[in-house]
Amino acid sequence: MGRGKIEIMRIENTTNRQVTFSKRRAGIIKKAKELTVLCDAHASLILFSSTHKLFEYCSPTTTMKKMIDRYQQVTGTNLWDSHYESMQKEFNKLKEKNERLRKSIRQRIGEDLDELNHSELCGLEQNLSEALKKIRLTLENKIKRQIDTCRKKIRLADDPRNKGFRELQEEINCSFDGSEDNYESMMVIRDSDAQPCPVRVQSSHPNLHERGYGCHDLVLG
Amino acid sequence: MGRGKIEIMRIENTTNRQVTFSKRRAGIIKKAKELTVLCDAHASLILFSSTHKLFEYCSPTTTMKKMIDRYQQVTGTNLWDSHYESMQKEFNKLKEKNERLRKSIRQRIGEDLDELNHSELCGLEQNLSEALKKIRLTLENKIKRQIDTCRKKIRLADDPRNKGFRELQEEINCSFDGSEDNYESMMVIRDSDAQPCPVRVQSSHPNLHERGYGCHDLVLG
DNA sequence: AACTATTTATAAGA
DNA sequence: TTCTTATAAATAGTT
Repeated sequence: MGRGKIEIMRIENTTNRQVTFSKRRAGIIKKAKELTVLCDAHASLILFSSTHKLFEYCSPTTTMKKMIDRYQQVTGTNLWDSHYESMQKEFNKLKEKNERLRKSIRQRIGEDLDELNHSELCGLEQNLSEALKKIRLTLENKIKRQIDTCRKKIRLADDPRNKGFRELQEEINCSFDGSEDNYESMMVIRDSDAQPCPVRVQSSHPNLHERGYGCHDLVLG
Repeated sequence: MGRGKIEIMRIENTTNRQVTFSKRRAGIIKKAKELTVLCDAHASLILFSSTHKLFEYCSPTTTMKKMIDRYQQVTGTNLWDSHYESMQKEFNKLKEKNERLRKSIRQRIGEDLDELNHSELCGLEQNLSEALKKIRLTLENKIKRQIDTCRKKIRLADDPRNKGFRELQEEINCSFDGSEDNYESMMVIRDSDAQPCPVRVQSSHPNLHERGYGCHDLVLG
């Protein structure tokens, strides 16, 4: 049906093939709809184009899942088992990975250290030292930036030409994230950098584990 | 197409309906075949007649199972049974937990720190400090024990009443886990404890990340 | 099942 | 892509 008869064989011209796919896809889906309505049947159609694009049709009176379930019942095949098995495998792999990650974190908070041999312990020690350096550097930079911002605001507020002094003051107090009691602890960090033994931050955070750095849920769930 | 035009609506006459189903079923399956061949596509078609009879077509280049698996992959829908569904949920939960653990580890090796606010950074800093203390303590204890064992063995070996001197010597050399080059680095750790700034272990471990303390596989797999 | 008048789908061209 | 249209194909009604 068309200007000329064609042989049913792969259309070599890509564009042509895609155009034909488009047209015939519309045609077959229309046919499926008509069959459904005319004959009170249920139909489901899955199509993948040569470009791996998915197209589907399913009778409005049912769903793809129902059709497939019913298909399984009638044919007696179980399409899920193998899929289920492979998923079980993936699941167990993920569980193992998860356990390794938890173990790593436990060791990084100083637990389960007896399981490590000497060189592993040394590695961990060095690794944490370096991390700590980075963290302290980040912390210091953050504080420096905030102090700079503070100074600017104070300078601005002190200028008699500026109004709204009180509002500015409040803004300054709020510009640190967290509550006010952080302010003092922040100032304990020294300005100097690149020294392995910085001043310890005062422990004003008794509930650190609730902020995500305690041994929260290190038990496999 | 036929002797007369028909409206697309349920055919009330049962015989007629079944005949039409037969004819159109053949037609649509033929169309599916042609689409498959002409356009290099994959098609699967499931039909249930109003009398609950199953008819199916699937491209010869694939199978119904493959088509359905692929369909699921692409749509991401859960066509599976409830057991499978709950497993999927668990799987996703585990994936999320996994990601959180990786994030935590990344932060514990000093990466992605910009995502933390001040108090979180402080918490992390303190947490790592404490972990480091524990690790150094463990390391020192380990070394002390090994040195004690060493001394005992040497004392024993020095005793002229004991034979097999050479064998004992060898045993002593092997009593440290890891290879010999660890021996020197172990000795660098100072004896004193409870001071936050211990002597740094000499970096004799350029391949630490291969021992599990680098940012190994922190990308979700 | 076959037949066939007609409708419908669509190949090629614009 | 979308439309047009000549022609092939599908099929409704009939036998």
